[in-house]
Amino acid sequence: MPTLRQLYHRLLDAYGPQGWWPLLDYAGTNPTKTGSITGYHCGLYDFPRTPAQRFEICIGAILTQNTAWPNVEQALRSLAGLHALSPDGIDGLDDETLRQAIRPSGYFNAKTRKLREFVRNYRHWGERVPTRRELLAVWGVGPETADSIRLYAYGQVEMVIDAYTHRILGHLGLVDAKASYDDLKATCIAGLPGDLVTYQEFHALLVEHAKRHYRRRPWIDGLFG
DNA sequence: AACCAGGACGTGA
DNA sequence: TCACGTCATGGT
Repeated sequence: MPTLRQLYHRLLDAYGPQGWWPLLDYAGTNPTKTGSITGYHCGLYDFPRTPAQRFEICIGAILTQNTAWPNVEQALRSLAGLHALSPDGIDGLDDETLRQAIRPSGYFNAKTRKLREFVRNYRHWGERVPTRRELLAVWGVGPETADSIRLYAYGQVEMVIDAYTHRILGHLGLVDAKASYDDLKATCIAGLPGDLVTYQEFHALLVEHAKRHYRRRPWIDGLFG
């Protein structure tokens, strides 16, 4: 059974720096990893560089709830096309327009409300970094979304856990199968260096690894598929 | 053509 | 607490 540190370095060796969070446009920068979007800022950890990028990460974190990223990207591009990838821009859209814009990302009724609720609070926070508690108090923001926003939009050292983390660490025997979100978070914090780069890369690397090898039934597919 | 995706909320044990 | 149903589109 590998340690978390070993797992992290194996993933880093295998896939290289991931440069999360993915943004629609890196105009003026040099993305080194190409994907369905412009690219990832691999090896650069001073993102977001603008308030617009910060807001885009927040919106992406909400839209990607239980949703494949290409779908989210379509919704983000749709919003950008309406000049609505900003608090004022979203407020300027009526519900029906907003709903249609984010339609490709699924759950569009719930997500329309989630975006409205988030924007209101985002305004209220102003320049201040929201606490985890403040984020969790927003309707539609749960543990993973709150931690993603803090880690990637605000550059806070906040461990992010997701379904892939559950699956991979559970499969490796590093956590119990019925471990809670907070259980996993505590385990990961205890087993890894507590710096921003490690936190940002660890989660991104797990997602990359899971996309390649940990679909929902990897061993079933492997044995019987 | 089922099956799944970078969850969160509401409800009833 | 906790297990379970619900929400919805697009890719494979």
